[in-house]
Amino acid sequence: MNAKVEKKERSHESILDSAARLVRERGISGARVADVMKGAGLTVGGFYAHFASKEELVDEAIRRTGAALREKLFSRLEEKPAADRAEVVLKRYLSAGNRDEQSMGCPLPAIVAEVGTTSREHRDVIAEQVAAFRDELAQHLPKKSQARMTALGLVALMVGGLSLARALRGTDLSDEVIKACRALGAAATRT
Amino acid sequence: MNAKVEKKERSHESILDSAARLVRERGISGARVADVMKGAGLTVGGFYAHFASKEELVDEAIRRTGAALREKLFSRLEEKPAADRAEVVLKRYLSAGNRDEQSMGCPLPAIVAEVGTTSREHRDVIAEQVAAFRDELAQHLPKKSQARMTALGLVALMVGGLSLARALRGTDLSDEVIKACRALGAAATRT
DNA sequence: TGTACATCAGTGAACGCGCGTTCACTGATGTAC
DNA sequence: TGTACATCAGTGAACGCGCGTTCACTGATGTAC
Repeated sequence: MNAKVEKKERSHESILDSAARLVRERGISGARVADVMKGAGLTVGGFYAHFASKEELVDEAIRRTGAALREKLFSRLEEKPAADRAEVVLKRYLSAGNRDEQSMGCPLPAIVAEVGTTSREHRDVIAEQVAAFRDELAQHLPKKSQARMTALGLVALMVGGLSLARALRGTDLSDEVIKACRALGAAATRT
Repeated sequence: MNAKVEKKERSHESILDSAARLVRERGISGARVADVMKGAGLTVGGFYAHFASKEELVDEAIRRTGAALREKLFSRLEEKPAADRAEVVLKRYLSAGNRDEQSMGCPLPAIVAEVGTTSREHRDVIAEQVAAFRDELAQHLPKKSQARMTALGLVALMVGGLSLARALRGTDLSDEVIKACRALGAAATRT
């Protein structure tokens, strides 16, 4: 059974990768099962041999995406002075790249609205991801009693800034939003 | 023709009111034409006598909602000391009420994601609304060259905070997000 | 004033399309003996 | 080693449902004379 099992595992990974890409590009409802399978080089009918439902797929894809993104955002920080690290993360997140390469960037802007309105199922995965982001960021803020609170505010600022920058892509306001959020956030990392 | 015309105008208003409510509650794609008409006490078939398309309806509904919301957010500010006014707006926006009474609150969290991904048509209306919000808020910040930039950052913070608070409604994190964004924003209104 | 006709807001069913999910089937891989 | 059978990942068509939009029709309101 070995070759068969390995092949299935490879398919499973491809489906998750494809889903992670599409959820970020088009949101939850925009990531159609048929398109996800097509992106994985498969056809729609095989999907339910891998996941019990679209909901399960999306939860798993969000978890993976979040972890991978944090790894990138917080990488090589030891090269920077400790006092600058939070700001470095902020600038990495609030960047034209994260705005434009939507399929490689943060999934939160694409999904929080849906979770706030119609897809309540995914709430707890979002909570996990936000909390993990906050905690990792808090470690790079001045050690104070409210470091985690400041970090949570920064997460909201980043998600809000990126959401607006993406919605306004192509207008002057889009770049201005990124700049404004960087400035506002940078001040908060130092107090 | 008077009674007839008046009746039609009343229906038109009802449809817009209903749409404004539903778009905020369920987002653009969640605000079904049939439901909008039902909310206005009418049936779906009559819709196209009032609007050329769902897109036109949504644009118009967003415009109205934004204007009405700003009026509420910036009302009676003359009762407060000038230095506190921006913070008052921040607290009015980042509140449990605006989070929970979604159908009466700010539409941006419910729609920016869709506009960033699948409903690009509405981009310019969003830009209008964001710019208007920024400009009105900037008037209540310390007069400095970057007052408008700070105001834009605060708008992103508010939208991000409300988006997350709504997505996480029912978890402890939801209240914490509101608190954290208020604190982060308040600091920025004074510098 | 009354009567015949015109208008048009609103109805309700239908159309075409796209979605998540199901299912009978295929064919390559693995197992039993 | 070879042969007959079992398994199961993946296919492709179909199902049921919901959506935006269209359209023939209704009936209350308005106009002409």
